[in-house]
Amino acid sequence: MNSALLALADPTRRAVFERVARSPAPVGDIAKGLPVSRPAVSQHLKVLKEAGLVLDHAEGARRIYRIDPRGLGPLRAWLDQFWGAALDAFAADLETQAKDDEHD
Amino acid sequence: MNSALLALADPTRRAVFERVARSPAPVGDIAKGLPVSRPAVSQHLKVLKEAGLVLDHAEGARRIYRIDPRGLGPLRAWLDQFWGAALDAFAADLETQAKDDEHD
DNA sequence: CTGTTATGTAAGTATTGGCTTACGGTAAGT
DNA sequence: ACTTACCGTAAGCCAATACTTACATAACAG
Repeated sequence: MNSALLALADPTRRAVFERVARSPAPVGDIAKGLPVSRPAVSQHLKVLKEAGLVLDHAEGARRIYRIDPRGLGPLRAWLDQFWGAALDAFAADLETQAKDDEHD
Repeated sequence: MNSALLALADPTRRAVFERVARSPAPVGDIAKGLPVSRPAVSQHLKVLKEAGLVLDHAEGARRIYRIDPRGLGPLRAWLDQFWGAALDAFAADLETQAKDDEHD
């Protein structure tokens, strides 16, 4: 989860992930639509893979990368953990708002 | 959204956020439970604030930080954008699995 | 009014990290 | 076989950044 969050933080790497999420693709095709070199994309894919966000399989000389369905699960769960806290905070805001209104 | 993701990437800063999300607290109290200096926490809080993840208000000489309810919204929305893609990938896995089973 | 508490900011440092070029290795085409 | 295409990795470089100590400011207590 730490690694997933760290992986998605970089804009370029996030662009790589978004591209792969749209549809599986080889490294070269991914690098085509980005303003960085192919090795850079390869390094980003390595990080994404180690974070459990993408999967790869050989297909001839090319390597096809696709999204890893299990990758986003923990991240989403972690986020939802604070969703409740955020709602509580929002409720507290409404409380304060009501109190202030009383003073008018 | 970029800034939010970037802010939550750092482990220490994420710990600060989690602490604040649990319950509002002044800077000193937050720094108490962390292995870094108080100024470091202050800097982390600044980043979190600019990312729209926390709010602060003066309370005497102390500054109380709390979670910003609106902060996690865009992040969650962005994540859900790929939830569908992940499910599609999972369905594709099942397809492949079924095909393989036919060959047995 | 002075000392203490609580915090933000500046300056400086060291580490991390993303990028490029160069290279090596494997698979396909001729 | 030789060449071409596709890819991962190593080395090196430069920018970003997380951390520290030192300093300046505001509020409260005595």
